[in-house]
Amino acid sequence: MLDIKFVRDNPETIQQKLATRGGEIAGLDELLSLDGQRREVLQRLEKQRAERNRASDEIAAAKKQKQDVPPERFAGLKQVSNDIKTLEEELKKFEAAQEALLMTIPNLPGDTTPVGNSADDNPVVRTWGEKPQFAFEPKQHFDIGEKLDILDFERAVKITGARFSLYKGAGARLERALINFMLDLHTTQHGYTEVLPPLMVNSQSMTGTGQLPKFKEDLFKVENTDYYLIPTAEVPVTNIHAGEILTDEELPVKYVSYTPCFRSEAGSYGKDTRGLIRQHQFNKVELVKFAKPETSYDELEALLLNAEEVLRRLNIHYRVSCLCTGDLGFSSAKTYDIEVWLPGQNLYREISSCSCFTDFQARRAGIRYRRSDTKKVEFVHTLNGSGLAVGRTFVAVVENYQQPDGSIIIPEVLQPYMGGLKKIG
RNA sequence: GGAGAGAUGGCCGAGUCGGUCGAAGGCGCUCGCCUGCUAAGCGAGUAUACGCCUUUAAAGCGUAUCGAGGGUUCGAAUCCCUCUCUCUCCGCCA
Repeated sequence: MLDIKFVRDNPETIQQKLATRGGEIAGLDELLSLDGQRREVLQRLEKQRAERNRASDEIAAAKKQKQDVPPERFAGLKQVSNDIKTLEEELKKFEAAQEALLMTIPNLPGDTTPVGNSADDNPVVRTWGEKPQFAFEPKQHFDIGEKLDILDFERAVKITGARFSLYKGAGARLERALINFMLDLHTTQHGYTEVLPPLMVNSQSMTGTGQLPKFKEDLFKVENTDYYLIPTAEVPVTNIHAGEILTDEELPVKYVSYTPCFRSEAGSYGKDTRGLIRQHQFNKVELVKFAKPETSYDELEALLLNAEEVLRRLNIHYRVSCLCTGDLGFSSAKTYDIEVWLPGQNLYREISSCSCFTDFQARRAGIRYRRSDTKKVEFVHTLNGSGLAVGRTFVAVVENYQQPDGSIIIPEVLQPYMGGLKKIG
């Protein structure tokens, strides 16, 4: 959510910045007009309230001295009270309308975010490693996995439906090994605190991080409750500090969290129908940071490197691109995508998305901190990134480490997590 | 699921028959004083948001907030209703 005061004072800056995101930037004029009307009503209301408070104090003082209050005094105040009630209702309408509109306006792109129209304009900022050479035609992960009987998609469909998967044997263990490897790396080497949050959250938390109200159709809702299945650990973990005032000594706060994630994938019918790439349920290790505004973009660079380290240690080739303004997510000011090389698909696929949300989520969720120098309370900046999407990492390991005989070599760093196993198949 | 108790400031905790209650008291914290040092002691301060004023900020003025929403009343932390959450006991359960 943008700061209404900033919008009020800098309408042309907002207009310009939002325009770089492309598409419609509806409602800015309406927003300003609502804001004006709201403040006008508010002033009238507060004047009446002040009047009532003054009179109330007089009456109290008189009663204390056992003096009588003339009845006509009350009659006039009754009218003031009625006016207050009317004005309160009016104010509430304007506030609700303004809030609703403000909730649908995306974050402003950061100053260093490249300007562009679509994913085609995303610059690649670096590449790590090299594409592995195969003396044979590399297969896709689902073919390898089914042949080795470590993935069973048919039975997953029977149990639940499309876009679910069943890992078996060494496959299940490999997924678990990846989770543990990532958690251990980020907690022991990168200073993150591990958290294991609820997998269902209420609508307030969903609103805090920006999934609601605009992206309801992407979520699974639990029937007859106010609860939603989380689409990413970002939601519960960012909301850990919702409504709190932190101290600046404790910043940056860094959490790492493994959770399953649930996404309806509405609108992606027919895309990635085979394999683990696009699932309704998938595992992810998520990195979340709360930072001071002046360090947040540096913290983004650090977080990105923390995520990259997973692939470096697995020795898998990848590249990093920076999302341009036209491709940027709703809540984000700046986002890097890590794209891993999948030889079976002969493509780079997104395996992590690392974003700085500036104060956009913090304002919605009410996450603040007190500066020790000025004693002032300010909104923190929130950041997060996958570190990494586990299912897609599984795909990357399987496709990059596949052998001519259909077996898979287990990357060295994972072997301790696999009970010393060096190869599947 | 059944029965009961409760929700007040960073924390603990008081609020009498509704009336200067943003809220006593304590702890914590900050600043100052005092003291060889430390501790103790003494003094002062210590919420957030919004609006107005203002070039900005500060100051100032005003308004709101005692779980949430609604009601009664000139006036509600205090009375009434609804909801949410927490705790205790019983049942069930991993």
